[in-house]
Amino acid sequence: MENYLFDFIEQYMPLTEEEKKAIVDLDIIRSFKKGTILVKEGDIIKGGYLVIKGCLRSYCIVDGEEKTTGFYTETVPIVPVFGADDSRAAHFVSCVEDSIVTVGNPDMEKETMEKFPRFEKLCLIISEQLLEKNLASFADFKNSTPEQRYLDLLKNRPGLLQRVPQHQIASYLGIKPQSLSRIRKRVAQNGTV
Amino acid sequence: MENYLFDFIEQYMPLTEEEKKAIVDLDIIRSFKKGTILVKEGDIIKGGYLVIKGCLRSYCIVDGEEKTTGFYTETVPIVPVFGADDSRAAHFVSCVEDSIVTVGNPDMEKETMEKFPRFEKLCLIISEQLLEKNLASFADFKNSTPEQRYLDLLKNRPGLLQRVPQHQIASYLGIKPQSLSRIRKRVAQNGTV
DNA sequence: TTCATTTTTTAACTTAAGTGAATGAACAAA
DNA sequence: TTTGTTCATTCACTTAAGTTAAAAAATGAA
Repeated sequence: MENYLFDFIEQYMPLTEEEKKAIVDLDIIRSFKKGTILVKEGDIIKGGYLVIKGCLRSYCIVDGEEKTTGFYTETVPIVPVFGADDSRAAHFVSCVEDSIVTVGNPDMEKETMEKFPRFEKLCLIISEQLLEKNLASFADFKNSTPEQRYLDLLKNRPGLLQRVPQHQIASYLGIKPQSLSRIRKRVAQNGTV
Repeated sequence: MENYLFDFIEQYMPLTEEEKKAIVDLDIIRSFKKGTILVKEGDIIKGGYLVIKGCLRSYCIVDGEEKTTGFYTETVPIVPVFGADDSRAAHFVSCVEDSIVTVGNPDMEKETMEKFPRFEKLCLIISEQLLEKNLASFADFKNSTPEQRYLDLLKNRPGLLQRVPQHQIASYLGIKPQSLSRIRKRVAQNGTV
């Protein structure tokens, strides 16, 4: 099971056997049932999550409505926010499906960082990469219509629509469920897809 | 002049005199004329910028049109993307006004990191904080109308509208200049502001 | 299976952004 | 000063999303 985690990390830097062993010893892999809420808004952040199997969703609640801010799956493996030492979560995170994830923990992370200083560099690279990706997504979002956003999602994350309720996709795209339904109809008719 | 930089860094961690001296020795403060293009899309990233005085703007060009992705001023002091070792810029960066900025440099940064390992931690904290902020902005953007975005910008970055051409603000808000003009008229009439 | 709940679709209507075109204002260069 | 350019505003028209409401379909639990 830890192999998923090794593969992920080794995209950025090779791991020594000693490091791998240390990671296994951390015992950070957990299973959660569909619907489990991993993080509540305002919680002290416990570290990052990495999805090994399943799907997590981050969202916030505005005027009683859930606004989905992200979906995290095997192919989009990394997660919400690492967070400074005592920062608080801005979003909820819940399981869209039964999921297996690695779960961070601040003490453990600190300890590991001290033992393997290379991991700090690793976190920096990952964080910068996430930032860069997010800036790019934001720019794309600004400069496209809801329909284009839907088509992009279909292209870039095929399968997500099969796994996630449509109204959650809609709020992720920044539109109402009715509009998404309309868009799907339009797209189907025009054979744009 | 370096004091701006010290103040910025010391928001995150206190600096020793030795570190301060090392920073001064780096000699990384530069002035640029309004209109100067600091980064072109596709350039190898040279490191971060920090605005001491003036205003930078990041943008990309889609179908011949400039799409503004960010404004960086004294109050929003930090910048585009640090970038992995050989990553390339996704955006242009230019000076909206005559500006004084600190300019990174990869060799220098690497050297400084080695001499002062604490700086790696600093970069990690900054990067995570930027990521967090950006995730929050993105979520807000998704869940608000163009008019609300305009009002938010007016509230959160007063003065920006006086410093930057309106059509650049418009593309930053993800709308056309005509729409921004309409929104301003609407807002002025309804006394929403 | 049945019933209740959630999710998705459809429709009529309202609202606001996009488009294309024209005008006026501000600004810089010759 | 004149000229050309860029920028902001306005208008008429088109397009699509929001809103409200209702119905249909899918899902899950008793």
